[in-house]
Amino acid sequence: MVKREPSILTWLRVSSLGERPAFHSGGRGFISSVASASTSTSTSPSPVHDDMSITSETEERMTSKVDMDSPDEASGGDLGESVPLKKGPWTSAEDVILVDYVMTHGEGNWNAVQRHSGLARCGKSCRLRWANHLRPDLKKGAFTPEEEQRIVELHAKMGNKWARMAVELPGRTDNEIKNYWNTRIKRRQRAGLPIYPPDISFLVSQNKQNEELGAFSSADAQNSDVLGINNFEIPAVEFKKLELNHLLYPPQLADIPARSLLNDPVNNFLAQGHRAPYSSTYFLSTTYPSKRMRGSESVFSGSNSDLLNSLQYQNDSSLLAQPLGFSSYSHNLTYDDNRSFSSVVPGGHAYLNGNSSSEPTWAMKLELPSLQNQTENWGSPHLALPSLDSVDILIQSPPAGHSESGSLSPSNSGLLDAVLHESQTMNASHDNSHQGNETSGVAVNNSCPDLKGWDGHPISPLSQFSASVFSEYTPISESSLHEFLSMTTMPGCKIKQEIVDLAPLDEEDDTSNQTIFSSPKTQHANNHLASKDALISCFFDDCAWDCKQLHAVATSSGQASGHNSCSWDAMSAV
DNA sequence: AACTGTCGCAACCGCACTGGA
DNA sequence: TTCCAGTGCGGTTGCGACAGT
Repeated sequence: MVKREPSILTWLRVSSLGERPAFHSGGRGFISSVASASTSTSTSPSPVHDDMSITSETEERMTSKVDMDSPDEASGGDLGESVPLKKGPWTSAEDVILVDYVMTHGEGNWNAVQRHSGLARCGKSCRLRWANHLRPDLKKGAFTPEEEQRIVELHAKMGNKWARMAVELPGRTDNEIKNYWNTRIKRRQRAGLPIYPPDISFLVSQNKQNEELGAFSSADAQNSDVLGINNFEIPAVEFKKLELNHLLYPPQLADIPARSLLNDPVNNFLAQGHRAPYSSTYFLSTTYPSKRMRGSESVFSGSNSDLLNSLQYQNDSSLLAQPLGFSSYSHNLTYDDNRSFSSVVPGGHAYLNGNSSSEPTWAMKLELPSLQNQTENWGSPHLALPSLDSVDILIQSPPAGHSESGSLSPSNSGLLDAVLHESQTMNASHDNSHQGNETSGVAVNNSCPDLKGWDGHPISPLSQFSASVFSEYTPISESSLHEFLSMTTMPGCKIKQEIVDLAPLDEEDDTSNQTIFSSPKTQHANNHLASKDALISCFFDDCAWDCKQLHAVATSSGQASGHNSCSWDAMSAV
């Protein structure tokens, strides 16, 4: 037995008996005491402290139940010992040994614990036990509301990066956060609630898209890294991969990398009140999501995180404004390599079936963006729009065709292709006269009497407008909304709206009366606005509802059109 | 009171990364 | 350059607690 530090052992002994025994799965008595050791020196025994016999007895029982693995079987086990390594719940005695070891030798070299202390635990287990339960700086107990909010924020930004999230939450462990999150989303899903608050839903959605486009190219990632946060220089290499004529048209379904919002220089730039850069800088923001992002690798730089943190939950939807380059590319990208574009189609098969569990898995399992989850209350407008059924197809089958030809057939896959096709159609129209007979989406009446707001409130005029605007110019899709967002300006940032279309813009007149959509219909749309700022403000106030409305519109249109017959439920399931 | 299903947490597992030999 | 031990991370599992019937 290693030398013991009497004070620690005394404290451990007392603490471990104060509540539930440490060996109890889920018990926190010992752990809580350990965690509070740094702040409390009280060693006064609790009324149940004389219950040591029970503890020991139970520990024996537990010990007898746990597996005893051979060192060879134990991951990270100390192969030099013949003592079978124990698995299962830790006992107080083991905790004491481990704490004592760490106090003596410090953290690290966990595989040496067994050698030095005789503890029949593998190094990994020791490390885990220490990190998750025995560390003195741990904060135990239920998460505070502030912490819960922080977790939501962090998850919106990071995805399942529990360790990184834990760094942001002092005293909390990654395992704790992970468990909390899994529990939380299960609860919310059961309750039919969105995983994220409405004001963060778009952020999540954007983040998802960014992550997905992040798989674009490792070269992009390298470029992005080189660029740094606020660097707007555009390496020529970025463009040699692109077909010029594909840069001018709206993004397609969910093909906008959220990283462009959350991790890109453009957004930082915007956040700093600068004018939006070239649309093409959009590409520069994408970083390749490594299989594992560790340590300093962060989707968000500190400044970005701070920015987001300061904006989230403040209903400051201006954050959601995309860089103007948002609309700057389409699926018709070409690559120097033969990488299938399907890999970057958000919601695509490749992504959805990917095993990159380390990445934010927005589309899978329990991490549905609320945007896709908030379907149950959506209205049922009687609007005819292109069906979203095709989305299902896209999700469930590798859109290999996209990667090959880049040509789009309006008949092959439904909405996304319809959007793409529309884009191409618009392209042709622009080439001809810049006039707007390009819209393939069915025009939508502004009034949607059946629709209710997020909380059942009647829709605002601008909500109707915003939805109708989408409907007028593109089939409704998530990307449409993003596109719309991209075409708004961040209040106070004096961002010139860079219109997808070729309508001339006065560079100086960038803060008012801007054309939101460049087609002639835009003028009609703008007639609904007293001012652009009003639009933005009201739009973002209602953005959450708009998602629902768009969803409803799309759903309705799918039924009306009879073209393609997948459902948004399928989308939600993604 | 007994049984059953669900929940939540601790621990484990497998994989990937890192750094030194 | 390769190998390997150590370490870290995220997903999964096991199991006790608890609520409902």
